[in-house]
Amino acid sequence: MAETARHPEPRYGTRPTMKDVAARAGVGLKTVSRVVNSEPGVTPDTERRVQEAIDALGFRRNDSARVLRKGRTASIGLVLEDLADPFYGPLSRAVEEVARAHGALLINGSSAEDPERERELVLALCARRVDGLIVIPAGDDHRYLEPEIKAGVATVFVDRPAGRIDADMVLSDSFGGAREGVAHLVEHGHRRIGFIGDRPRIHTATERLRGYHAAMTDAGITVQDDWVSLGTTDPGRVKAAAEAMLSGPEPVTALFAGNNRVTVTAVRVLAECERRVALVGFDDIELADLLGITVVSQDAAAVGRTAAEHLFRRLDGAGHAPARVELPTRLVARGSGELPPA
Amino acid sequence: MAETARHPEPRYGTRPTMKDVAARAGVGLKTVSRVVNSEPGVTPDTERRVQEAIDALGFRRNDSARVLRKGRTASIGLVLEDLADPFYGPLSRAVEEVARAHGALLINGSSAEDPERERELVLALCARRVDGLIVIPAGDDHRYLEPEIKAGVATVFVDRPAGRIDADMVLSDSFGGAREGVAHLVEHGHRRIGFIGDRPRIHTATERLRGYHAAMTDAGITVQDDWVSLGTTDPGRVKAAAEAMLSGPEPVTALFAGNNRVTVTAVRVLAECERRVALVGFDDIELADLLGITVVSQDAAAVGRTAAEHLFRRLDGAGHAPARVELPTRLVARGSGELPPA
DNA sequence: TAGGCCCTGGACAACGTTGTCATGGCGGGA
DNA sequence: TCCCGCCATGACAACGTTGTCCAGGGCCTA
Repeated sequence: MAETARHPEPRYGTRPTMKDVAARAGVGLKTVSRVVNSEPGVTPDTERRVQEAIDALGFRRNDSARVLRKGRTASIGLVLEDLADPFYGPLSRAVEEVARAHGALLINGSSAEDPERERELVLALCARRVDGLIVIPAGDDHRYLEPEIKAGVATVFVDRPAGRIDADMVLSDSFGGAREGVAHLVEHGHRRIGFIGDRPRIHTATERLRGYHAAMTDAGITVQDDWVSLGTTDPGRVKAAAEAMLSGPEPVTALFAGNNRVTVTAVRVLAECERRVALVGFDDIELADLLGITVVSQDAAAVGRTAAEHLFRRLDGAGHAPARVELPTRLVARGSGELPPA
Repeated sequence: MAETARHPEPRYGTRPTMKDVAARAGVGLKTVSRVVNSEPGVTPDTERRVQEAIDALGFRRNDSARVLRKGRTASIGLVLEDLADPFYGPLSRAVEEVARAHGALLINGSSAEDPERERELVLALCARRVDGLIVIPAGDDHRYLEPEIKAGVATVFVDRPAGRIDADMVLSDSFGGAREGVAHLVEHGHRRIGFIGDRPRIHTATERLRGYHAAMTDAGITVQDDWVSLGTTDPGRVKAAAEAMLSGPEPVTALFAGNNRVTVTAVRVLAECERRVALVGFDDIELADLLGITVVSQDAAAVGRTAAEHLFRRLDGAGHAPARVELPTRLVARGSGELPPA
């Protein structure tokens, strides 16, 4: 700090400003601003002189200052669970594409499923004054966002509903999808069907479990406690859960996997199992067609696109009441879900 | 402002500033700044009053103004090809993780392999005054970045070298990896080996092709023109190319796939082929272990991490000469690459 | 008790841009 | 020829924050 004061000459890292351009071009500051922003009221000759000065100095407008003056940043924030998860890549890309169409940049961050980290990220984005936020909630209490939303930050929650706050949401039909997937197994003759899902704190996890229960009830099957496993999706736990369900005197004959990570591990476990066990997974997976894995597919890109379009509609205009959109899922039969009970 | 005085609650779309907080807490503006930034020199009592005002008003510091004053944005930009590509997800996440450790946010954008779009994105990021840039080049001329780098924007190029400019780079050993992969096929008795890669404009594509040629030459094999196909990686073209190589009087007995997208399509084509054709792919793929696909694997997360660490080292300090880092690849044998010639 | 020091707090300028408004020159219509 | 009005241009304030510097009060010391 004192260092900086004593050495006022860190030329390296200093960028030319409009003032510098103006001086070099021999015009006023505002004229440079006009040229940079393609505003009318500049003669071609003046414009040329200014443009030359810009090129010569390598001037680039400082958007921070611009934002300060104009109030909008032309950027939106996306907070998701993990960018490395193959479900979120396409979702993020879809959001980016919509943002681009609206001239906005995308800042994104991974919450790692940690509510505190989600909060930190979201607030950091608000401090940057993003115009809008798309959040895949990790926590279940988003009241901390109330002042932000009131202040005009458009916010859309995705994949899971917001906690204790009224806001736009774009969800997939987790309940219906799981119900359909489990019913599919029932149709193929299964009655002892296992469910392996994510932690119950996660909304989609409980919705899918609810769908499982509904389908079982529809079929008149009483679910046994040891057919259901909820918890982290790390391979170790999922493997243990699957193996437990597949052993014992009355093993399950089919598995329903609650998300893509669970499905992957389940496939690995089943590959080493001599019995032929049926499997339906929630979320599609690359190469699942080649492996013949039947899935309940949700279109990640469509979810992202829908959310982003919602966001910009809200940014552009009317302050209609918060809406809740639910996108359908699609059962894709590829073999693993059509195996008969062993 | 007089308005604000009459309505203690902030109006929709207007955010409270430090001035508002100061007024409400009955202190000076700078005192609020001190509290917000945890600077010393504020009595506990004053701090409490300020904090109360902050909470009551829902104040959030405006980082745009802060940036304007301080010069650093604590954000870095990542320009890659396509966030939806499973190779870039983990890379991006790794970059984010390093950025987070340095208190920086990540802005990323997809160039869609379009040089002009890459340029637009990069310059937009520079206008936002990101502290640093990580770029996976789409174009082959990056002289447009010269003024930016001179002005102090730390820049690291990843996966492919920068064009006509001297800068830091983090690459994978495409040449060596491809050479090793093709040699692996040779070792298993193949002589007629096909190569399907990306457009020659892309550096990694030509490097991998070079590795292929080197391995063939090492083995004393003369490559026939129709064994090599370079072009877009869309499934249609790759499928056609693979089918062409697999038909005719002297079909290839093995394929080397130039990247993950090509590998995926190749696997699909080979699955419908009655002959058993060997396959080695560049880049690992989820579930490749279950499908028994032999690959030359590059660690996307390691690439991202290395690049980001490089970036922050440069940001933090010494202006050493631009470095070029090359990360090794690893051959993972899983079956498809060990098939004998049919 | 006086002098000096430290500690808290605030006034003010500056960061780089844009919006507002004033100015001066020039052309056209009367 | 004169005046009006339009157009190009620039001076200036403001956006919200932080750095600098100064003021005033309390306390310690001589």
